[in-house]
Amino acid sequence: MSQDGPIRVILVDDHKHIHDAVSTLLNQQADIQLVGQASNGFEVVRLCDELKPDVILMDVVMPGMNGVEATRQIREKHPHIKILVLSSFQDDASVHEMLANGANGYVLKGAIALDLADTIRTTYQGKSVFSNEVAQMLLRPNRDEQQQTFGLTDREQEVIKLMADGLNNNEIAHRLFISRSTVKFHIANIVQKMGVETRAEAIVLAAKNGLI
Amino acid sequence: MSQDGPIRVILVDDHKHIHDAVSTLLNQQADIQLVGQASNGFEVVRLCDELKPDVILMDVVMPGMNGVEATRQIREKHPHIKILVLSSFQDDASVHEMLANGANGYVLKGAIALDLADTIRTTYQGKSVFSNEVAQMLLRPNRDEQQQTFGLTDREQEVIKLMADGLNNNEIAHRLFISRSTVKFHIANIVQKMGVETRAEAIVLAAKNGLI
DNA sequence: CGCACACCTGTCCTTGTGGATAGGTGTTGT
DNA sequence: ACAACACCTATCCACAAGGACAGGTGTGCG
Repeated sequence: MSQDGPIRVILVDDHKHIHDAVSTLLNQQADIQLVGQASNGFEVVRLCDELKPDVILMDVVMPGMNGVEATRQIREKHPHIKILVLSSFQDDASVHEMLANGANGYVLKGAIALDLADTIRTTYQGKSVFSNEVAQMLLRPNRDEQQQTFGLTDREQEVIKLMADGLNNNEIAHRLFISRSTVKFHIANIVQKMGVETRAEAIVLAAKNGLI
Repeated sequence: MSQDGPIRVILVDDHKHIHDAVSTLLNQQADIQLVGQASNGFEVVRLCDELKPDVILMDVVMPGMNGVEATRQIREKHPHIKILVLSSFQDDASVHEMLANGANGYVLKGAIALDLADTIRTTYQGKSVFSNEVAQMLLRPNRDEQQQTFGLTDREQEVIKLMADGLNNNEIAHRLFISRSTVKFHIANIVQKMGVETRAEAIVLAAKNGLI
């Protein structure tokens, strides 16, 4: 892992200005060498066999084979190559998909100007680097979904929690000091507001959305 | 975010040899300055007010105030200070706890020798850095819990999934080409195996454990 | 005041569920 | 061959839930 020669890097991106910017940045670094460039997944997979890079800077969205599939194939054939994702924007789906397929880091292009070289070195050393926005996303999986209340009123939320505890209508009624009729009324509203057909579905939806 | 002066760093650790090692490493770096050292949480909280560091290298396990509480307090009073956790070992609980309290990165001490300077620079630039072991842990949250099947047989798992879709016993029976009686039999077994009282509770438990 | 809305209650009737009980068939491993 | 286990089926009955009405009360707002 210690550097004998320079860190060999391949850049994969289908935008010329990214190539120019990265070249300029990395050419100033003695310990990092940009050994190849590709503009889609097919090219980089082929280049890996040929150039044996240490680190790949990979875009996600590209014509032909995209970054996800390219990452998967490279990870399979060359497990030692570090793959650092350069994404144009915060794309929830691609973050998880790229990392699940073996990417070692995920930084937003907006941040690369600052110091891409350090990021490459850190990744090369076996650490994972994420732009803070990306790290936040990883640390709070589905924080948005947890806020889903489906427009349920306070009382309705109390009722669905008791439903989830397995109480039947009578038990809920006693617990809340209301009549069985009222409980049924609330449940009917809950089911309707949640857009489901039965109380069972409402419970599952609520559970999946952290409402319970 | 661009460096006018050097990156000002405080080290917090209760082991002298870590202090020595970090000092040695960082003294070689022109752009990083070790401006203070502390050996517990109380000291670093006080030092932060006084020294206004850019980055804190924080141990987790310390006498007196531990790293978690120190991180929380510093994050609250000085939101701009980056906190990089240096952990002696992979401690599942502390990873999540430290990050939840605002740590910006989490690296294992075994890896710092390689290049702590790059890690500090990368963190300073607003990215999150994690040792790969730690990143793996973040990417697979509660893999164990998802394996919870409560000893349900294949058929029982099919049944509970249909229950969760809101199907009643008759519909489940039709869907699985079995009788209503059999469905009731399976549900009774499911409820019993899951250690709950009602089908509603079984559904919630299943939903919470990713069984559905 | 009048409206909206959360909240509460009742009745009637059909259908579904819970629980107990008592079996049968087919596969797998000792 | 026998046991263990998954899987399937049936019957009986009390009770719960669902759906459709048709209301009443209290609070906040324009």
